[in-house]
Amino acid sequence: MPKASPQSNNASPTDEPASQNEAVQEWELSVIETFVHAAQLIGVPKSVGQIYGLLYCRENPLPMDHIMDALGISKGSASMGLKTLRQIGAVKTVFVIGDRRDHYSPELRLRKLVSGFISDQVQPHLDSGGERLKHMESLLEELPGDRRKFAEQRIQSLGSWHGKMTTILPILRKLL
Amino acid sequence: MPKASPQSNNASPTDEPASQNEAVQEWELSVIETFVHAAQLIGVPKSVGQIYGLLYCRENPLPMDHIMDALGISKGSASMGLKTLRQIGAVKTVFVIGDRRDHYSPELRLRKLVSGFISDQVQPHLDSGGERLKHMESLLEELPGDRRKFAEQRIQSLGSWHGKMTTILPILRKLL
DNA sequence: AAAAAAGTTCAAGTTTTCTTGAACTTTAGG
DNA sequence: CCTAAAGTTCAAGAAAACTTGAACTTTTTT
Repeated sequence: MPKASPQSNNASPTDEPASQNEAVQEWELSVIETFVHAAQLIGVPKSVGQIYGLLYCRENPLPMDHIMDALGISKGSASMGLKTLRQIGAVKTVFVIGDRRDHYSPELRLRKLVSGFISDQVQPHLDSGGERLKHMESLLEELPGDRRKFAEQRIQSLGSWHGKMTTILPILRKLL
Repeated sequence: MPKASPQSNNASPTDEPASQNEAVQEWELSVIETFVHAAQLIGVPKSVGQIYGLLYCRENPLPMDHIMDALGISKGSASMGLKTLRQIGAVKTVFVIGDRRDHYSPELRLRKLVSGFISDQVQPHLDSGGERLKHMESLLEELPGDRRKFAEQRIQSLGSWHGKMTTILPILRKLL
């Protein structure tokens, strides 16, 4: 049992509170838990949800070592989690004078979060789907006439789904 | 190597085509692959995507054993995959006269698919999130005054996200 | 009723994904 | 420059998720 996990401990104020004394409060635990659930829903690692959740609860930007200590996660996890969060635009780096460490603050605008997630995780799938559609159409040429009509219908229907998703995403980005 | 998987074989027409001779054609492979990707995006098992993809390509409802043979998956996987698909309303059971087996046909309307997925996989998360929000509000009472104001702000913001998602989902269900 | 077909369930095995820790790179100060 | 702090990377280990296969339940046929 190397370190108490914020998910499982009871947040008593004197629980070996990590190097910088960044004990996690009970309401924060609850927020973090919420983001861990959300992370699982959208298919990103738990640690990413934890990190974002922690930052969301803090008024000031935190450096990576505070995050590691508060959540009891490794340097590697923290680094990769922050990388993911930066990639989707869910955190930004803040420079603090007189401190070499990068500090991180969360993006608080839902629209930005959704937008970043869509560009990074959804759009690529839609694009590769478009490629596959073209490929399918080329394969249709070689089909016997009777089965071909049916296959054409289905692939056309797939195409219309693709189109709908393509129009919906930009709307979603603005709607939130 | 028990059976050739539709994902990895080259679909040559005489590849040990399964008991009922339900060889999977090349365009079908491509469609199935598309649904497997989609499945991964929305966080359901690969086999679920495979099964739906196969049904999507066939004009007539298929019984479970055809599905197993065509995809080279086990009875257990097929049964559980179909269960999931029924649950989200992505397939329906069709009774064929003179055949004891259940046959399955795919739901083809995007709106129904999205709607079923949302009710089954997203709504529960939103609901439990609502619960956690209430819990957080109760925890706030016990906070020292200075930190409390900030915590209240954040939790209120979380609440507004929750509200936005709650209003967006029904819109999405209709928009597609 | 017995037997067989269809379908479900679940423990065990497999595969995939996430986390860790140590080595490595980079940057800042002395 | 040299040293140390900060951060990244990645191979190996741990954990989670999926699949399998066999036992079990239900339903139908003889």
